[in-house]
Amino acid sequence: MRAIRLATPPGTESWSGPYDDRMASEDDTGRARSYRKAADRREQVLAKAIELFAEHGVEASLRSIGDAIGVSHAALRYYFPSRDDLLIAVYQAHEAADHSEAEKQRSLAADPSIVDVMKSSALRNREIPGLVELYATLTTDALQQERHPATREFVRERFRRVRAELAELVRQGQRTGAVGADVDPDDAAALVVAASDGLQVQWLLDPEAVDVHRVLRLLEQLLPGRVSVDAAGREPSR
Amino acid sequence: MRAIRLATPPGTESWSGPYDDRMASEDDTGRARSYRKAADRREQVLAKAIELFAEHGVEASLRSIGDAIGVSHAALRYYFPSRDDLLIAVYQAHEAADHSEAEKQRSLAADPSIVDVMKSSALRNREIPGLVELYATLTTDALQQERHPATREFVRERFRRVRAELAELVRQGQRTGAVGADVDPDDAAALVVAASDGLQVQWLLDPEAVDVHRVLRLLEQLLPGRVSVDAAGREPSR
DNA sequence: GTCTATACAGGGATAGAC
DNA sequence: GTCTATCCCTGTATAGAC
Repeated sequence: MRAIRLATPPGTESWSGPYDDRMASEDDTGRARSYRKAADRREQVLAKAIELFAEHGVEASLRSIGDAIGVSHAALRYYFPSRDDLLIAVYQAHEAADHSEAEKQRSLAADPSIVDVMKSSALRNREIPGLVELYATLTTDALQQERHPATREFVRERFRRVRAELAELVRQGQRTGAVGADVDPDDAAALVVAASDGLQVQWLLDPEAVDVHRVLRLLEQLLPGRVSVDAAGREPSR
Repeated sequence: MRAIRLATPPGTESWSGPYDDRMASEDDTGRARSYRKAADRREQVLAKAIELFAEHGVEASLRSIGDAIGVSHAALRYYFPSRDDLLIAVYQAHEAADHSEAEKQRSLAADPSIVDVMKSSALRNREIPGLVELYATLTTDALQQERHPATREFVRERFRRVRAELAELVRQGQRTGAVGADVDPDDAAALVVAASDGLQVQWLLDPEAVDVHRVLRLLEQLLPGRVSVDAAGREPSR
C-alpha cells in the first residue's frame, strides 16, 4: 500500500502462532502466573504496531492493530496506556536497534565529528522513511501540551540528551583543533540537530529536491569554524 | 488558559454583532444575493479560528469554533473544505501580515543575508508561539499523505518557494563576495530553512535551553564559507 | 491480571432542508 | 447558497467479566 519501511528491531519478530494461554498454569499461591504472558503479549503488540506503521505510516489505527492480533483496541491500552506510548515504544525499539548499528560503524572510523554522527544516521534513515515520519510526528505532537503530555516529556528529554552528547563531541573536536575555538558547543549541537531534523522533513516531502547527506556535508565543511579554517582549506580528515 | 498568542491579521477582527442576514435582500433575478454574506461569514470563521487557536493552540476543535459563532461544526466545512484548509488559511493570514512587517524592516537594512531573513523572522515569531506551533504541525501533517493531502501540497510548495527565494539571496551574496563561491546556493537554502524550522521546534519545547536567534547567528558566521573566510576573519557587515 | 463492552468527543463526509 | 442532521471512524475512558 505504501512504500514505507521500518527496521524490525531484534526480539520483536511477529508472533505467528495462535494465542498461547500460559495463564492456565498456576504457581503455589494459586494466582495466575501471567508475567511471562504479559511480556509476550506486549512484544506481540509492539511487533504488529511496527509492521502496520511500516505499511500504512503513522496513520495506522489502534483498532487495526487490535484486529490484526485478535483483541479489542481497548486491550492494547492495557499494555500501552495511550497511543502515544505505543508510538514512543516503537521509536525506542528502533533507537535501540539503530544504536547498535551505529556502534558497529563507529568502530571502523574512530574520532567522529559531530556531523559525521548525523550523516551516518541520515544514511541509515533513508531506508526507513516510515520511522522518520514517526519521529517527526512525535516531535510536533510534543508541542501540544494538553493532548500529548507523555510525548512532550519523552521528546524534550531526548533533545536534551542528544544535544548534550553532541556538544561533548564538539568539545573533543576543539581539543584536537578540528573545530574552531570560537564555536559554542551547545549552540553547535542544537544547530546540527535542528538541521538534521529539518532536512529530513524536507526530504520526506520532496525527495528529489533535497539531499540530506549532501547538505549535511556542506554544514560539516562550514562547522570547523573560522579559527581552524583560517589555517588551511583542508578537508576534515575523518 | 494558555500563554500562546497569534498575530491578528488586519481585516479579520472578531465580529461581535449579531447575525447579519443580508440574504433578505434579493437581486433582480429573485435569487438571494449572498456573496457579501458568504465572504463575511468566512472572515468571521477565520477570525474566530485565529482567536481560539491562540487561546488553546492547534488543539482547538471545529466544534468549539462552530459553537463560538453559533453554527454547527459541519457548517464550517462549507467555507473551509476541511480542518486542514482552515489551518492553512490561518497560517496564510499570518504570513501575509508577517510579510508586510518584514518589508518594513527590510527597508532599514538593504542587501540582507540569507540568515538575516531567518533571524528577523525568528525574532518576530518569538512573540507568537501559537503560530509557530501551528506551522510545525502543518509541516508534519504534510508527511501523512492520505490523511492530509491538501496540507501536503501547500507545505511542499511553500518549501519550494522559500528555498528558491533564499537560494537567490545566496547567489546575490556570492556576486558581492559576501558568500564563498564553493557554497551551493540550493543546499545552503535548504540548510538555513531546516536549521530555522528545527531550532524553533527545540525552542518551543525548551525555551531556556535553545536561543534560536543566537544559534542562527552562529550559522551566519559559518555560512560565508571557506573561500571568503580564508581571506580574513571579518564579520559579515550586513 | 487480562480483557470486552460500551460510551463519549473529535474530525470527515453526505443527504437533504430551506 | 447556506446550513443542520446524521453517520462513520478515530482515540480515550470506565465498568465490569473472568
